[in-house]
Amino acid sequence: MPRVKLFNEKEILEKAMNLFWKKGYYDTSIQDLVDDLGINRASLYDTYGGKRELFDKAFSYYRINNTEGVKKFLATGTDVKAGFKALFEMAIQQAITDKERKGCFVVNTTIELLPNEQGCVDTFNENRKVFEQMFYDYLMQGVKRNQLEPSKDYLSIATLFFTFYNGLRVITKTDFDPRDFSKSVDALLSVLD
Amino acid sequence: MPRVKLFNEKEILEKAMNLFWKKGYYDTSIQDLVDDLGINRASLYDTYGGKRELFDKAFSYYRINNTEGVKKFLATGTDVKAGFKALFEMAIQQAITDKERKGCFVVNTTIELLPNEQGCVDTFNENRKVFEQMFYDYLMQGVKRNQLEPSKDYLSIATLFFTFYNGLRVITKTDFDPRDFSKSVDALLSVLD
DNA sequence: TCCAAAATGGAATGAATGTTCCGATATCGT
DNA sequence: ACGATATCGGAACATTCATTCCATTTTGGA
Repeated sequence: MPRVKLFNEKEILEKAMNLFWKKGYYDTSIQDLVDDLGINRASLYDTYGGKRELFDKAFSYYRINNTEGVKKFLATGTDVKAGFKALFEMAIQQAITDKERKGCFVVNTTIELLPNEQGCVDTFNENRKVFEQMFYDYLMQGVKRNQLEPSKDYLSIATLFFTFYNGLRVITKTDFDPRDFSKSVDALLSVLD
Repeated sequence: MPRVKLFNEKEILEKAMNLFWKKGYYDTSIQDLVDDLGINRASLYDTYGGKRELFDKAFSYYRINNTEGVKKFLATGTDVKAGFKALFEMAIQQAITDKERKGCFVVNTTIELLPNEQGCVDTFNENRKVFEQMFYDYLMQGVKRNQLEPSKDYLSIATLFFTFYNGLRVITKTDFDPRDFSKSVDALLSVLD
């Protein structure tokens, strides 16, 4: 049997994810990756295929974690409105905590690769669908529990929340006052009253 | 006296704007620009300075037009709620009309250049400030005209609307059903009721 | 008409890009 | 202990990148 890999494949993938997340696809060079990941050029190509393949793997890895994270987050709360409040506050808090202000990898990639790379448009459509469905399901739980009045158009509210969420991820890359956005979240959540 | 320029400087700047807008900064090469603008390499450097300088000029040009466009748009309407409805609908309609799905140049650039190019963060902050102020002024007009109730936190609503606007500009780069977003706009505007 | 000056076309530059290749090294099962 | 084999380090590759340079062309005023 041959020599064993000297690095943890998933650990390095996570590093690659963070670098692509921070710098984007085009502005990240193989040299940047070699320097940052601490593995050899050849190992990178042997293990992950190439720049684009590595990016795709890193992006998938992010999407899975991100989706699961939000899903679990919504599953914990009991009050639906408080749940959304917490979700949006988390996004704000994340932006402050992350010194690199990377934002959301999905949003970043949507902007960077579309419209020129139509090959990945399906991924983004699916991502949106999954999130809107999560939001909708969560809202309907609120209706079932009599926390929300049943007569509203919750599909549209799910779309609204997801759109707002995306906007948050853009603006929190700039300098911003978290209190302003906390209050705008409150204003948004008043659609549930 | 020397030979006169054979091209219209502003006309070419507009072409450069559209290319950078579509492809972003990093993925647009000087070669792409030379091919697309139809002018000589040397003329490009003589007239605009270089890639980054040309980008900055193109970006400024966009920002001026964009800001003025929205300002004029809001100035035309009489009913405030209808004005915002029309503004958001315009963004949706623009996304459908634009076969290239370029989105918003400011949003695209925010995502692409931050956080790595902190030198331009001031521009984005100012852009947000200008837009939120426009939205706020417009909302206050509605209060003055008794179209909106005076007790709401309209600063936060201005932030909310701008955030949603940014989100729209992200999501409309993917495939989307305009009717879904029209309805989500309606849901959003219910915060004014 | 002729000259100074700006614009032009295209070659040239050097650095950076993604990718491949190869000799050396290290490891596991026998 | 040994050999098969995957990893590793680093050179090598062709291509593309932004930028510069220069000889040529074109122009307006003297």
